[in-house]
Amino acid sequence: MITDNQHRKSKQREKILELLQGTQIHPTANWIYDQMKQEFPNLSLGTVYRNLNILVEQNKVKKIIAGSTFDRFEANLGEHCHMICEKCGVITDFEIGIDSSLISQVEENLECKIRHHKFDFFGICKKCRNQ
Amino acid sequence: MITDNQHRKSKQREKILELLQGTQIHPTANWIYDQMKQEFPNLSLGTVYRNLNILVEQNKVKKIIAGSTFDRFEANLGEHCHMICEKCGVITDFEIGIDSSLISQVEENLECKIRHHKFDFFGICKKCRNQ
DNA sequence: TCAATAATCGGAATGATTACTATTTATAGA
DNA sequence: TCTATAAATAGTAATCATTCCGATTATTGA
Repeated sequence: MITDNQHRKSKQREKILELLQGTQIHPTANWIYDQMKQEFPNLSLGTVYRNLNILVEQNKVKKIIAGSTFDRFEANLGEHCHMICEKCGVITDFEIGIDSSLISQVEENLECKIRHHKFDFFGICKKCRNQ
Repeated sequence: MITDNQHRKSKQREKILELLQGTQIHPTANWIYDQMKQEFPNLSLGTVYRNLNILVEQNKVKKIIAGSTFDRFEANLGEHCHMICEKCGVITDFEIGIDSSLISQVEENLECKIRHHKFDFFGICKKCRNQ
């Protein structure tokens, strides 16, 4: 049984997706690697990266680029924004009412086709404020 | 005469700022390096990076992180969004009416302090569409 | 079960950025 | 203007996330 027409089943990839679906912390490749080491003692970091890219390609996971030197990933596929704490680095999801006419407004102005968008907020999170 | 309390004047840094202020292409460090090579034959790429970081620190330049493996920079300090073409990589600036109540809405919901935000749109630019 | 070939591991390569050090240059004060 | 101080530079080495590669292992359709 093949999961899709492109890729065979892989225990490692399944575990990566499962880990991403079970956390809110928007992990790095290295965090995933550390979590998996016990179950897959011979795991290679390259395997984590390759499978993350496959999952992104399959639209099961999204890559977050948030000003760090490294990428982070999430399995939350719903429309949402990120608030990135500039002190502790924590990323918090939240939903926001984006006016859908905004997209067509941009498309008309620039005569382009918008496929997706990203709204990020940077600041100091609740926890860091209270310190 | 010192330009600010932190840094002495440097011909290289002045030229970097001048280049950024004179272009719309949101250059990379390497592009700046190439442009400067004739005027500064012994220029070091490290000098470009160090000065770009100083200019960002001085709020004269902004760093753009737009999904590439490398950073890009701009001297357009006004509030604006970016439309990044997923085919050719061109970044186009445009102004958009961001409801200012949006920020306070986020701050209230998450009990955080927002310092800045970034709204990016990804798609296919006018030029690439017509090909 | 078996052949085909995708996925893995381990390590080497890549590429953007930063760090280090000797030398050069800008600046403040005499 | 001259000089001492320390910042800025050039050149190169180091760093670090990510990708690539070749040999081995695992998954799949027949």
